[in-house]
Amino acid sequence: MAVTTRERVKRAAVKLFAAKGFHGTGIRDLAQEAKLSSASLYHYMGTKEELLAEIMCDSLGALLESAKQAVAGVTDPGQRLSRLVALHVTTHARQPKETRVVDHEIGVLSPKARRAVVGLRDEYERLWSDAIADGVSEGVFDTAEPAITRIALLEMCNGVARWYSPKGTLSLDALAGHYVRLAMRALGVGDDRHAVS
Amino acid sequence: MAVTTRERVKRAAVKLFAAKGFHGTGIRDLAQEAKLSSASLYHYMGTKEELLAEIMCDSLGALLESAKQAVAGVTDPGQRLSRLVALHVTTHARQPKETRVVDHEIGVLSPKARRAVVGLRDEYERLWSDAIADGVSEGVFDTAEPAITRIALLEMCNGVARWYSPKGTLSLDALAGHYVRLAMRALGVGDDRHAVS
DNA sequence: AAGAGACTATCGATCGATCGATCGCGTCGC
DNA sequence: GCGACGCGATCGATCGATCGATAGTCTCTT
Repeated sequence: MAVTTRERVKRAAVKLFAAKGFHGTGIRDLAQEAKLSSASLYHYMGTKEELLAEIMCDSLGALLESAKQAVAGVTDPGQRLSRLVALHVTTHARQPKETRVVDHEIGVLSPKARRAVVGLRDEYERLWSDAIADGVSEGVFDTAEPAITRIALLEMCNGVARWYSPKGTLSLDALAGHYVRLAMRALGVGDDRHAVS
Repeated sequence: MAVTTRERVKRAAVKLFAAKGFHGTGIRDLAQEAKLSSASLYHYMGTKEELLAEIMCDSLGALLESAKQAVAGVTDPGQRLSRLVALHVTTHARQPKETRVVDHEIGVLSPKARRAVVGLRDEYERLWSDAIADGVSEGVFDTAEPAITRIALLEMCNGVARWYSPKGTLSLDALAGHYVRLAMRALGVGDDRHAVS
């Protein structure tokens, strides 16, 4: 038994929240998926909403940490944004359920929990903003509306979680590479010198 | 009284489904928003799910018709896709609630209703596919993966519904123009000659 | 003109089902 | 015997949906 019961509960929640939504998932569904009674469930979680908040913070926090590592010490803005795009795409392709829950159920949270999640998301998006702003001021990127371009690119990459299947013909690396190319082009960078290295 | 009661019910549903989700919205919430008792509600709708399906078909059907008109007789693929992007963006900015419901609650529908909605969506996306395929075969567009590029662009444009506010400084036309430019660049088209005319 | 019948719109009351959450009790290992 | 772990039973609340009743309006009949 490599997984703790608590982990089993979280995975069950991620699966069901992603498939049926938070309000569409009952405590009893959760219990069945986690192979527990609905009463035992409460030994491993607070309320249903607290469980949702934990899942969101876990997922977003992990993405944020990975992103910080990916850009740490990288000075070239093009390279920095390329890494952010590649990481974002591969993460969304590998963990579509987690990211769907994060993107989809923020409105369910109480104001307090929402602030925590939104704070993490803002910190993550700041990495994108900085890379884009640096690229613009260095003359590498060309965009009239950096803020809108950032959101557009983020949304573009978010979509991966809604359709990507590992059974397709495209490898994760090829997928990420394609999105990096799309993003760089959108920022006015030519088709050379933006491979992730 | 310019609006029928039935229209009032639909608008209430769009507002609440977009804000709290289908499962997060109760019949009594709906009744209150529509200024009716929950019993009277059922004189203007079938089940709650049928109401959702109607809203989705209405919204998607209108978008599909507008899109068909926008590209009718337009032969240049770049121009065709530009018009599709502009229409998509302005529609999502003008009717964020409707599009949020469509994008967000498809999984709630029964298989039969879902087929109808997905059919409309596929027909709409076909317009994009055709424009992109034509552009590639004519050498106007440059993309290694047309299908992925199409999805990426669609998701990018969908995002508008999640953040655009008419109170911002950007006009609808400027917004649409920016997205058209992003899309054209992503397809390898230079910054000239892709204004919507 | 008067009334019968049909139809529309609206409601309070209520149905059985399910919701999230809790209680008390058993069963282990330490 | 004391926590951690587990479950059946059950709590009050709310869910989606339906019932029968009450007006109001229109049409048809006499």
